This record gives sequence, structure tokens and C-alpha cells, in this order.
Amino acid sequence: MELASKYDPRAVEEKWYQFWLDKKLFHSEPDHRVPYTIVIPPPNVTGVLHMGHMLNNTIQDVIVRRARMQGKNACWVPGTDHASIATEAKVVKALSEQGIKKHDLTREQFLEHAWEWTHKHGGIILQQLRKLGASCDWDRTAFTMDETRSESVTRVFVDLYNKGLIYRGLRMINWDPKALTALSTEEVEYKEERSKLYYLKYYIKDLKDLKDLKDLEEQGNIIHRDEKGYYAVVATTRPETIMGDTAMCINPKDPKNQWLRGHRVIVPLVGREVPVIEDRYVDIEFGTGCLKVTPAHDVNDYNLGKTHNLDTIDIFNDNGTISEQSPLYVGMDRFACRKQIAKDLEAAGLMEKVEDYTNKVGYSQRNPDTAIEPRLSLQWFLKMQHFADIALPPVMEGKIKFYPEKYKNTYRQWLENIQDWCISRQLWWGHRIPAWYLEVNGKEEIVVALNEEEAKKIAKEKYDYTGELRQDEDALDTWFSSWLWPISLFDGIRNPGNPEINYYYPTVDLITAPDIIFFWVARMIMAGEEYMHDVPFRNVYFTGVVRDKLGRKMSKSLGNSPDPIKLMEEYGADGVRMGMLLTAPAGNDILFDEKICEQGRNFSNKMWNALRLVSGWKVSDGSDKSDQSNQSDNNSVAVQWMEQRMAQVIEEIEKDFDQYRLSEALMATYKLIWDDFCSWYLEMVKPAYGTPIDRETYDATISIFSRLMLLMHPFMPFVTEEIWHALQTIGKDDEQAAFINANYSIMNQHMPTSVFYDQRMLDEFDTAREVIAGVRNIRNTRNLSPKEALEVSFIAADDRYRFANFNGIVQKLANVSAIKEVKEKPAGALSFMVGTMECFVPMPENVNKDEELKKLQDELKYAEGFLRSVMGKLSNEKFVNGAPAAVIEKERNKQRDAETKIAALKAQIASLS
RNA sequence: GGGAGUAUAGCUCAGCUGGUUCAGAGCGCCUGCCUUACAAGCAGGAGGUCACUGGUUCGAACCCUGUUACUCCCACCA
Repeated sequence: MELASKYDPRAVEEKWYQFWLDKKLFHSEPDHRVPYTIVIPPPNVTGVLHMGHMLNNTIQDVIVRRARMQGKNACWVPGTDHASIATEAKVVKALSEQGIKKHDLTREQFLEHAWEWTHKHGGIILQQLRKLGASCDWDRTAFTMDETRSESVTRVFVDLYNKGLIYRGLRMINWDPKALTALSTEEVEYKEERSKLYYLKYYIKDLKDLKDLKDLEEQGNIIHRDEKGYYAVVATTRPETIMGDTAMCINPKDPKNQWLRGHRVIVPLVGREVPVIEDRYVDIEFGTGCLKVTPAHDVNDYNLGKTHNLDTIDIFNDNGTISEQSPLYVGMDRFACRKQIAKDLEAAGLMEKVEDYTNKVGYSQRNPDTAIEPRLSLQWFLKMQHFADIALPPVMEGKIKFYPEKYKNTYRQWLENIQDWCISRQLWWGHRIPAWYLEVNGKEEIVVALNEEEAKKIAKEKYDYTGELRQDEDALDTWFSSWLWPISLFDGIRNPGNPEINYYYPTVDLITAPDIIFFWVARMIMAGEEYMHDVPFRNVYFTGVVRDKLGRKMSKSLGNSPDPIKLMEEYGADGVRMGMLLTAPAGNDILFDEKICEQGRNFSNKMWNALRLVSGWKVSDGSDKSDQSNQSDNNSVAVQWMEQRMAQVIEEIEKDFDQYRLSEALMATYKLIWDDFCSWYLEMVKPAYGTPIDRETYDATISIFSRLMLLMHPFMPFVTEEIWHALQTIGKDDEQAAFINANYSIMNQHMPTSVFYDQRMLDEFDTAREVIAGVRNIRNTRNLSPKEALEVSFIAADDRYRFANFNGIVQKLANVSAIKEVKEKPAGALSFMVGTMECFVPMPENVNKDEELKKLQDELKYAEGFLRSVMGKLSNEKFVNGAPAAVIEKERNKQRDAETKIAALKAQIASLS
């Protein structure tokens, strides 16, 4: 078999993915095995893969593949989200490009377009996940608006309505004037903005003269007056809302504004006369202490309006333009109006001053360019206190674990301050609210039912009504379907107790981004507790945000987001996966630099070349009766050592996985393969050019290499499958090889588990390695050719640093002709120390006495300093009395070692000078 | 305004129960090598007052006070 010197992922990746699909290796059915379930955070159906998805799905794939290889029945369910606002916006935009306006269409016509759009663009992202290697059970692909999921949503709505947890009411909500829909409080993101604070004059009605002006001022009142009369000053960031003012408010305890009590003031420009009300809500320190009250357009003002029985004047249309209810500026956009009104106020002498000001403005999460407008509106709500009550304990009590744990706090804080969830959206793309309206005795009544037929039945029973019903036009918030995801995927809402939901629920791990902890994670826990009386998952792994290498969020407008598909084409999916994982400790943001993928690509190549090496070996068939037919001691030691080392690292890897330290597990595996296996083991057993290797070592090598591929497989599925197959088919005839290739997969193999290992052997190797490094170092500094064999002798002060088992290996790897134990330092030798062992390389012609002396003296100085610090501890009574025995023993060992070392160094120095 | 987190080598991060994992890893950088698997490589090397401050302790990167800087979440100050 002739192998190219560079690994080419392109052909390999496609081939194996197809193979896995053909063999249905991702598919799961309930059986006797332990289930391992994970549900994908469903990406937007019309979305395309971005780096966040890459990270999230790579992590999921790693843990799913590992679980599968651990013999669990792994089931990773994929699917997409209908993303009502985002998708509807896209469809509206596409239609308008064809000159079609949404509201020229009927609901049915619009939905036809929307489905068409969904089918055309939908699922691209799922195809892209295949490139990544995602081992999802594609047969289970779901959509939040498919039949099962839709019906689940309707049922849950009806159920919660019947439980009294869903209600319809007029409330202050967040309105998106572009998407023309209500939003939940969670969907509003506040951004700091530089704006202006306008100080407006509100003249006092019928106040021409204040007789006790002086007294009032002495009491602390701040009184404004000009030629037109007395006036109050109101500070506002939103002068355009004055048309909706129905009061001015002061704090009853504010000494500055006592003089305003009981008066009426005139809204500037508008001319409306409004009362001065008093409420402790007003902050005395802010602005002038006078607050304009616009109950229709501000949550606090709304509350004031309720307490003080104020009128509500809604001066905005749905789209943010000024409504007919306003006496001025009708039809003008709110921001244009703000500019204009500022000018007009100025011109009319009604503006006291304007200051620069920074405040926070709410924006729609889905329409980041549109400032939301607080607005009084009739909407559907879910009462949340009940859900907060059931969702808090499982997380606080550790039934669900968060990684990293700090998100527990965030979670608790949110639940403890929960607000009712506005679940209705004025959209067509989504699950239509299953509520029907009817009129009974001139009064509107509501019937909530699974479908119209049911609704009619209820209307008949409850109201003796047989006429037409009118269904609510609104759709539900997207998250009202995704919160059921872990249940509805297994049809657990419509068909509770079915074998699938019983088997797969609860899922094990949820991998998601922290920004949807409230939107999704919390609500899934609520739904899980409500409908399954059990948690939906055991562990939540929060990924970080993928940023560029400068730490900026990746965004389209910055253009700093690489296209994952292109990255995979350049570095291979394995390379990109490894790159992502290397920089991704749980919960930390990822500063992603494309260059890191190179490391992944290089590593694929490294493993590939190890395969090239091994596959080029000729195995001794015993016929030559040469030494190569039997395993040498060297090879035997090498194999044993590698086995110990593997066992040790596997233990580490298992620990890392238990704690979801994926990047560390990967790094440990990486080093095991690159350093231990390639740099050390393969060099140990590598036969001289043209000579064969013994059968035993060869088989052991194939076995070790294969197991290393298993360990690496979850991280880099493609290259490991390729190499593993090559290893299984080496030396087989074509027919056997074809059979193996067609019937076996690395995915079906059992992940190696930790076993007992011999620490002494590992320690002995470490000594040997240091000896080798010492010799190599001497070569390096003296510019000696690696081809020139050297001799090594050593003085062992005690037995801890002996390495006799590795003598042959040291000889081979450092090109040493002989290793001798001596009692005294040979004349004319370079030296180095390994622990307390002195090593010498005799080399009379190369010894520079002064240099050597200096080196030794430096070492001596260090050792003496070290000894001093150790002695400091040991001569401290409190330490000897207070520290645990084991610690003291360690210090005594340090002392002994240091003393031995110092004696050796002194002897060497003496012999040189 | 409330809460959480972070600060260790040029960069990204480990450092778990305070003590031989104690100052580490990967990448980058420097030096020398195209050595018969791999230059996408090999061998070696340099790099750090563990943000600052005070304390607890026989002993602190680690525990506690405070300070500074950055990040995130929450909140109705117009």
C-alpha cells in the first residue's frame, strides 16, 4: 500500500460519513442498553452554520461519540426551529422584493409562501452539520412546526389554559414597531446610547403672581419665571411623547417643588392642561424632580396612571408613527418627530436647555436596529410563579448540574424575579393560538380548545352558542414550542408514557450557549417538571461565545466571522473540530484564530505519517532465524512502557470527561499520541532501515495504535476511522480487507478504559528520558553529529534513579555505545545530573574546563540555596510540629537529595580544578 | 444600582484538598538540523514579583480584607 506523505481529508471525510449513514450507525432504537440521549439546540430552520454552531455541535458530537463507544445506546436527536420572528421577517422581505406586501395577502397565502421559503432554504444547516461529522440520528429529524410538535404545543396551551395558568389581558408590553408584534421582556436587549436630555417648560396654569415668593424660596423651592409667567421644568429624553402627557409628577417630599403642589400645568406646544400629581416614585435628585407622565408609553408612567387615575393617550401607531390621537405631527415617524419637536420647542421658547445624556434603550433581540416601544396591549400571558417554583429546586439541589457552576446564580436570580411571559405574537408564521371568540349577549367570550370542532362543542355546552367562531389571529412565541423539545421529540406530550419517552427521557447532557439560559434552558426545566415530573437533562454545559482573536464578538457587520464550511475545506473537519476544542474550556469565551485549525490539520498529518511508518514495516516471518524474529528486550520494555503510559493517560482523560473538561481531555490524548507514541514509542521500536520487525512487537504496535485511534475518535472522527481501518487491514488479502472495510467501524469499538498501571516503570522511563535528553543536549551544544556514538557512565547515589530496564533504549535513542556504572568521575568528561544521579559523557578533547567549572558552580549555588530553604523549614519547630508527617518526610527527602547532589558537585569541581 | 466572574510566559489557558505536578501546557519565538514516517517535521533553548495591597499560617498563585482593570447577567431612574 502506497500512502501519500500528506493526509488529504477531503476524500476521506465524505467517504466515511456516507459509510456511517449507510450502516445506520447513528440510528438508535430503545433496547436493553443504557440510554444516552442528547437533543440538539434546534438552529433556525433557514439559518446557515456559523462558528457558534460549530463549537456547540462539535462538543455534542464528541460526547455522543464517546458515549456510544462506551456501549451506551446513544441517541442525538437533530432538528430545526421555525424561529417565528426571524423567519417571518425573511419571508416578508423576500416578498417585498417581489413587490408583494404581507397585508395584501391572506393568512393562508402568506403561509404558503412561508412554507415554500422554509422548504427551499430549510435544512441547509443540517446538511452542513453532516460535513462537521455530526453523528445525529437523522431518521429522527424534527421541526418545531411539524405535526407532532405543533399538536404538542396546542395541547400544552389548552392544558395550561384549563389549569388557569394562561390568561389574556391588557398589559404594558414591549412592542417591536418593525416586526409589528409584541415581545417578551427577555427578547428586549438594552443598549447604552448617547442621547440628549431635554429640559421643557411647563407653564403653570393661571399663575401670574406669587405673593409669598420670597418665603417659598427660603423654604427651598426653586421657582422659574419668565415674561410669560411661572413654569416648571421637566427633563425628558423623549420629548416626542409630550402629546401623550396626562400629568406632571413631583415627589411630595421634594422641597424644590413644593410650590407646584395643587396646580395645573400646560403641556408645551400641545396646550393641554394636566394636573400636578405627587408620588414618592419620583427621584428628587434626578433632573429637576419634575416628571412628565405618559401612561401609554412608559411602564412606570403606566403604573402612575393606574394609581392616580390618569387618562391614557396612545400617540403611536403600530409602526411607530404618530397616531391620530395626537394633536400634532400625525403620521410622522417617532424619531423624525423627536427632532422636529425639539426644534419647534426651541423656536417657541419652551426649551430651557438641552444636555448630553447617556441612557439605555431597549432593542428587539431579533431586529437589533429597532428600538422597542413600551405599549399597552391586549396579549396572552403565561403565569410564571408556578413554573419558577417547580424549576428552581432541581438546579439548586444539584439534580441538574451546570457547567460552569456560576450560572446557577444567574438562574436563581431570574427565577426569583420572574415576570409573566407574554406568549402571543402578532405574526402568522408560528403556532396559531387555539382560542376562539364568540359573542354572547353583546359580550365577548373565549373558548380554548384543541381545534375548531372542539371549540364549537365547548361553545355549545358552555354558552349554548352555535354560530361562527373567530379564531385568534396571533401566533405563539417560538420558545413556547422549544421549551417542550426534549419531551415533544419523543412524543411525550401527545402520547405520555410511550416506550420512547420512557426510554430516552430524561436526556443526559444539554450543550448550549449561556445567552439562552432563560429563553430555553429554564423553560425546558419548567416544562419537564410540569409534564414529566422529572428534569429534562442531568447536565448543562454552557459554551462560551466565539470571538475573534481580538476578543470581538463575531458578527456579519464586522466581517470577522470565518465561514465554517470554507474552514473545513481548508483544514478538514477534523482539523477545525480540534481547533475549536483546543481553545474551548467550558464556559470560557473562545478567542478563535483560524491558525489554531492548522494545529489540528498538522496533527491529522502526524497520525497519518505514523501509519505510513508502521505500514511500511516488514514483519519477520521467522525464516531468517535472525535476531529480528524474536522480540528483543528493548521492544518488550517499549511495549510494556507504552501500555503503562496509556493506562495512566486514560485515567486522566476519564477524569477530564467526568468534569466536562473537553479541551484538557483532548490535549492529554494529543500528547499521548504525538509525544509518547510517535516521539518515544515508535522511535524505540522502529527497526533499522531495511530490517524487519518481530511479530510480537508489530502486533502490539498495531493494537496500541488502534486503541489510540479509539481514544481520539470522538474528537477527530474521520481521520481516526481512516487510520483504524488501515490498521485493521494491514497484511490482509484483498478479500479480507474488503470485508473488514465493509463491515467494521471504529464507532462500534469499545473505548479503552483505565486499568492498573505500574508507576515504577513510568518513573524509570522518566529517568531514562532525562538521560537521553542530557546526551542530546551535549550533542547539541558541542555540535556533535548524531551519527557519532558516545559512551555514558553514571554514579548512582541511590537506587531511585536507576534505569537498567531502559539501557538498551537509551543506547538506541541517544546513540550511545555503552552505559557503565562507575564509582568515580572519569577523567575528561562532560556531565549532567538526573535527580541525584551523575551522568558522564567521556570526551577529553571536548572539555572546556572553565565552561564546565562555571556550569557546575552555578548548579552548586542553586542546590545550596535550595538546601537552605529546605533546612529553614526543617529547623522551624512549628513546621516540624505542625505539618503532616508525609510533608515532613518529603522535606527530609529533599534535604537528602540536595546534600547528595551538593557532595557530587563539589567532588566534580574538585576534580576539575 | 444589585449580582456573578476573570486577572499566572508574547498569546490562549491549566494549576483539583494551602506543602515535589510549584511555578506548568499548547501555540508563538530563538538556535541547530531536509537524520529513510512526517519541514504540516526533528532535536534543543529562552520567556513569569502568579494584577496591586494588607492579613491568616510553620508555609500562600491557592484562604481572608481592601484596591484597580476588564467581562457578563439582572434592574423602571425620566
